[in-house]
Amino acid sequence: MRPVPWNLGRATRQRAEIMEMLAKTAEFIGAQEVHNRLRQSGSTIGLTTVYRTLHALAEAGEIDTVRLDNGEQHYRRCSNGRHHHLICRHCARTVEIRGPGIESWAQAVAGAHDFVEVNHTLELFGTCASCRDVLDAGPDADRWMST
Amino acid sequence: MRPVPWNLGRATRQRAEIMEMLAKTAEFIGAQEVHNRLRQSGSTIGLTTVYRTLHALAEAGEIDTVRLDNGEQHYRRCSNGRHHHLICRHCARTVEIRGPGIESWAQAVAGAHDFVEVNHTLELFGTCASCRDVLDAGPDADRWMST
DNA sequence: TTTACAATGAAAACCATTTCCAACAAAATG
DNA sequence: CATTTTGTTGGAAATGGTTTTCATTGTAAA
Repeated sequence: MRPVPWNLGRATRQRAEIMEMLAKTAEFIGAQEVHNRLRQSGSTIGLTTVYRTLHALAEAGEIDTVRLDNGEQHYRRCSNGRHHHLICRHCARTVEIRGPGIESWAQAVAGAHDFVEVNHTLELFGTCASCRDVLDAGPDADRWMST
Repeated sequence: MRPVPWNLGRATRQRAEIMEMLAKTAEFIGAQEVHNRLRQSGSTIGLTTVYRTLHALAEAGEIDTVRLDNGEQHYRRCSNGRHHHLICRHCARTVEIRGPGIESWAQAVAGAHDFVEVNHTLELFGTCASCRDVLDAGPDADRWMST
């Protein structure tokens, strides 16, 4: 079996499947949906394993995460380097963007208030062009996702 | 009864209690804790009402909200004007900070990708000075809150 | 191999939040 | 003031994403 490309323990079929799924998915995706898609592809992977693996990958910094308004955690493989996301709140279409120099600003602000181990979250949410078209088409057309 | 200072329907005892609680609480606080504190003060308010009211206040822009890593939604009365927060991930101590000109940048980035109705979230998380001291004191001392 | 122990997964537990709905009370009306 | 209207309340039950439990399985080292 091909070794898993991240040092997170043993190489298993399930982890390879999840990596492959992430590799071919451009948008943010939730654990439940990863599980569904793998099952439909014939996998017998368990939901628990999907949750565990995605959580571990995120913790290791291998994938990005965003928390949607409804509380769901979504994941996405990310390119290297600092970046943020512009996410369509309807279809979850995602554009990876480079932020302005937030890092140094965050460090400075935190330091000024005696905070250490600083993280920051910066995400943009909006309505993408195609979703706007659908929405304009008529009311009651927005049944995709909670806002 | 003193009228509720926000146009969100009828003025009730419960809403006044919640407003008062928020008025004297400087830190971010969750719905459950608002409920607990009010009950300990002798109130008979229901948990459902607390959830409903906080949600409505947030929707109306009367209070700020942050989503913690564990999924809990916390609330805090906010000053007017654009600002962000520096939040201790252990004790939830909060410093209100003014961000750099994120708004215009967000608008520009979103526009460039044909997104409309743009929101953004920008929050800093860290460990405050006093929590760092406690943590340094010894392991197993960090039982406050999930990270 | 054999062994040690990490990983898996079905089911159950968790837990913040929401929904249901009958009782209640604020505001409007007569 | 009495009455009606209708938004509000709150206990219980439901929801739903995520985590825990634990017996079983599979990986990789010895």
